[in-house]
Amino acid sequence: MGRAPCCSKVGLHKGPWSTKEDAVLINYIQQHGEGHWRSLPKKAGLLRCGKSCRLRWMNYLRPDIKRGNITPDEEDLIIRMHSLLGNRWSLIARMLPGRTDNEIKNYWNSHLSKRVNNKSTGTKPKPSGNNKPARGPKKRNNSIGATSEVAKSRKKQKVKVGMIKVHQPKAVRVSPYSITRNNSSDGGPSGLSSSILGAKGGLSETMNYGAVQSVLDDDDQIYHEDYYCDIIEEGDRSHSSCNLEKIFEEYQQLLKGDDNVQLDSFADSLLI
DNA sequence: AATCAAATCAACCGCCAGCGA
DNA sequence: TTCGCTGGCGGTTGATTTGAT
Repeated sequence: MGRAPCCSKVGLHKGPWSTKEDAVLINYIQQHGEGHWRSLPKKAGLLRCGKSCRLRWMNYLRPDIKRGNITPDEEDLIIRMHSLLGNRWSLIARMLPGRTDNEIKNYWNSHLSKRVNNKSTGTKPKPSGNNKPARGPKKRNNSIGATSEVAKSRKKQKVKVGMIKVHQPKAVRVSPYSITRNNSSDGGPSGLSSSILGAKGGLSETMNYGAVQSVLDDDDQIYHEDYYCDIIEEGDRSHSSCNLEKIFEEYQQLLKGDDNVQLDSFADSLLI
């Protein structure tokens, strides 16, 4: 028996979201909270797959999404976290409030993977990303299916280059939130919505993400307490009581140093 | 000005773990 | 214990923009 599709795709819109659809989705979530993605499109009157709605909300419409260029600090954190965790974008994204896993993944693939690869091979990195003036926000044509023939023909000629695949062990799912799915009374099963919807959060304030709390230390270093629980539980259940402070201290020290060997061994200790 | 390659990033796809029945 | 549903995740695609020629 094949896997059931996430939703019936017949008659559903695909492709870029229109502003109208965005407005409908935002309006619905503001009223009812996140969650129940499968039934959401029907209830909200959207001709979209639930998954698509979730993705649009998570990656674009959430009020706490931080727009704009990745800062050098964020970039550094991404690189370090990637060296620790590999392609576990959702974990890395949790270290960067306002950034989405998709955004970080894209940024890694388009900027950092090449740069890191060039570093490791000794190739001189091409100027990119923050070395160049940022392209302004791209205006996407929101008309569904607006594919020019020119673009199509270009696509055929396009040869993928420079997409370095990073092979990491398949990410093991972690449970960032100790929640149950029927915990929807305050805004959805993820337990995120009320706090996220209310979050005006910049880095300077404490942001509550349900069970995950992001706080800043004196160095403006962001960390999530629950994140460490995840890693520890995943890597070594004997630590599941979350000796957080000790682990975090150790981690902070490692972050402040540039000793990749140390980082690697630290990563091993977490992941094995 | 036209064309092409490269870069960017929103969106899709399929897999999988967790949960409840 | 099993099974189906659901949400979440990482990989990938493809439309669009930008910069070089």
